[in-house]
Formats: sequence, C-alpha cells, structure tokens
Amino acid sequence: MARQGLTHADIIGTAIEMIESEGLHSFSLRELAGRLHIKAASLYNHIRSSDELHTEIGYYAISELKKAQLAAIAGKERSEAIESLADAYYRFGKERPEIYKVILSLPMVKNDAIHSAGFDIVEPIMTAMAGYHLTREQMMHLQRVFRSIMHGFISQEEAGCFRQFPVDVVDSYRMAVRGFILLLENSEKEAQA
Amino acid sequence: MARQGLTHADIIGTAIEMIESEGLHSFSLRELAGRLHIKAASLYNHIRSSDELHTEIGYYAISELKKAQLAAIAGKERSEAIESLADAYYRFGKERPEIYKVILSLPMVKNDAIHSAGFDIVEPIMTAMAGYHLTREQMMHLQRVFRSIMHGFISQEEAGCFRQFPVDVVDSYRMAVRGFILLLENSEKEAQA
DNA sequence: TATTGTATGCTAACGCCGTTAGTTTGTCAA
DNA sequence: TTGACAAACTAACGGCGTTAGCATACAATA
Repeated sequence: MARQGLTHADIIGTAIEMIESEGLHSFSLRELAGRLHIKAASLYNHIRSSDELHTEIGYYAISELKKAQLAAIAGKERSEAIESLADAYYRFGKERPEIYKVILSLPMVKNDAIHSAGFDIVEPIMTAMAGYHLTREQMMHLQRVFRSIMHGFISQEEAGCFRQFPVDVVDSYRMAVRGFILLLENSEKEAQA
Repeated sequence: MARQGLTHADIIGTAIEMIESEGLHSFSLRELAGRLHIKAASLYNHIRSSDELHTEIGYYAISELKKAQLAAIAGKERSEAIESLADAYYRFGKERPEIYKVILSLPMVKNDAIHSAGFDIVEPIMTAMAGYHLTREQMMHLQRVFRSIMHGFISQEEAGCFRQFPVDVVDSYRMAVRGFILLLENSEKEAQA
C-alpha cells in the first residue's frame, strides 16, 4: 500500500539493472515487482505488458549504443573513425552483453517508434563512412555489412562459439575490422572508376 | 495407454517439425506431447529435460548445416568454393530460420559432445579455405570472421534490421561475401611476404 | 504357460510465469 | 471536507516445465 513515488523511469531503470546483473534469461515481472516492493499485478498500473517493457528497454539499449558510438568517432575520419566505432561497438557488446541481447530481440517490424530506433542504429556507421568517397547506395549496403560483422562477432563470442582454436579472439576481431576497411577502400576505388 | 512404438527419434523429429512450422517461440513440451497423443509428463520417459531436447535439436541443426555446406563446396576451389559455401549457409538461414535459431541458443560451454559439434561448425569453412595459401593461424582467425559475417547477416535480416533502406538485401549480402574474399586474398599476400 | 520386471503410459500436484478483474486506499484538488 | 483518481491490493485464470506415485502393456524368463 504505502504509496511510493514510483516513476515509469524507476521501473525501467530497475528492470535494466536486474537484467544487467542477473541476466535477461532469469528476468521476470514478478521479480521486478518484488524488487520494487510491489505485487506483480500492480506493475500493470505503470506498464502495458511485458513485451512493451521489453521494447522500451530495447530503445534504451539502442540509444546507449548510439551514444557510445558517436562519442567514439567524434573528430575522427576514415579508417581511424571506423576502427574507433568498431571498438566502441565491441566494447558495448562485451561489457553489457545482456542489455545488448535485448536489442536484437526487438520486433523490428511493428510501428513508427521502431523506425526511428532503426535510424539510431544506422546513423553512427553512416557518419563514420562519410570520409570515404562512396555513393549513397554503396553506403546503404556497406552499413549492413558492418553491422553484420560486428553483431555476428559479438554474439558468437558471447555464445561461446569461438573456443575452437587457441588463437586470441581480439586478434580475430581486428582482422574482421581490417576486412571491412579493405572493403571500404575497394568500394571507393570502384566508385571513382 | 495404448502403447505406441515411440522412438526417441520420433520425438525429436516431431519437435523439429513443430519448430519449423510454428516457430521456436511457441514451442512447448505440452504441445509436443499433444501432437504425439501423450501427456506432457509422459515425455519424461523419453527425454531428460526441455533443455536436453533443445540441445539435441541443436546438434541436428548443426549437422544439417554442415551437410549443406560440404555439398556446396564439393569440387570447388578458392573464391568459387567460398561463394558457394556462403550461399549454402545463407540459404539455410533463410529457408529454415527457426531451426537456425536453435543453433545459437546452444550453450557452447558444457560438455564434450558440444566440442565435436563445434568441429562440425568449423570444418566446412576450413575446408573451403584450403585452396588459399594461408597459415594455420590465419585460417583460425578467418574462420571466425567468415562465421561472424554470415551469422550477423542472417540474424539481422531475420530480425528485420535491414529494412532501413530501399536497396536489395541480396546485393548487400554479395558485398559482404566479396569483402571476405578480399580479406582472404589480402591475407594470402601477407602470408607470402 | 505363468510370472515377473521394465518400459511406458497415466493422474495429481508444485511452483513458476504473464495477465485480468474487482476492490481498497492513499493523496491531491476543488 | 469531499470527491476523484492513481496506485496499491487480493484472487484467480490458463499457461509453462517438472516431479512423484501409480497402472498397465509387453517381453523375457522360469
């Protein structure tokens, strides 16, 4: 009963904390309610559903990732910008794996809000590529390639798929980024031809 | 009661069918039991747990993917082998997305059986790269890069993350594969230097 | 052929989960 | 002071995986 000034932000914030510390897998509304000294049913005064909460956390994650990426490329150009961007992405995935996972469980189909979130995902890499002489169409493709490499690498490492061989994972990561930069340079040549 | 000759294979097979047609998300032991005309509790005469069933389906998926990949590279070399391998991988991910998802939810940490499954994942790409003059260590890294690109691309496309721009996703895919081949050629040069 | 053991089915139940309906109560504005 | 509304509550529903304990069909053995 003892009414506390529970904000919507408090709830999302607590949920994020719980997911980061206990893992996305074991997160539940009932535990969230418990942590807030509330019954699970009372949560529905603040959220519409578990899915909606999930989605909001996803937006938070995307905005955090974007922030880190934009900070990383500030004042940098070309390969230096790309490497710095990749590093920021990689670090985010490694340091906040549970929050990172939420991003991809987002149903990207739905509504308009998600469309702007889609823009947030794309913007940093598009900016980082600005120093290369590429056509707009090339950039649209390359943006996808970059995100594929980064996401693929992070999620496979997280899933433990990189334990097969006794070579340093960070070295593999650097090679992946170098591969993308090679592709950038190659595309640039093609655009100028 | 009417005892039917329920095989372990029957159960896994039915589970796979259900996951492919209804989606991994909506799969449950109770529905599986229903489809087999059995009560959920009776399933435990055949499986140890939901997790174990999940894991076995993951092994199946890995072996299917491996089979498709090995068939794709048979009699091919160098870039042709790589492209063909990538196509087989891509096709698998697009045609059987739900089964593909099971692979990555596998906990790669655990036991020995998973270690051999890890080998199954790695073998096709290692074979496909055999035509390039690379050091063993280079191959270990490049194998990770390849799988990152492929998995990243497939899972992001599946998640709907590639709708931002009106450019063909298959074109983006080809660019990604071309990028990997560039990296292969570049690594080859370095190895020879 | 009769018996016995095991594999395979059953029911009932537990403790989770998200969610809804209906009710009470604290708080703030008129 | 009163009335309205927001925010808590309790109770319940149907879902989930899972366990315990019981019944039965079938196969091997005596």
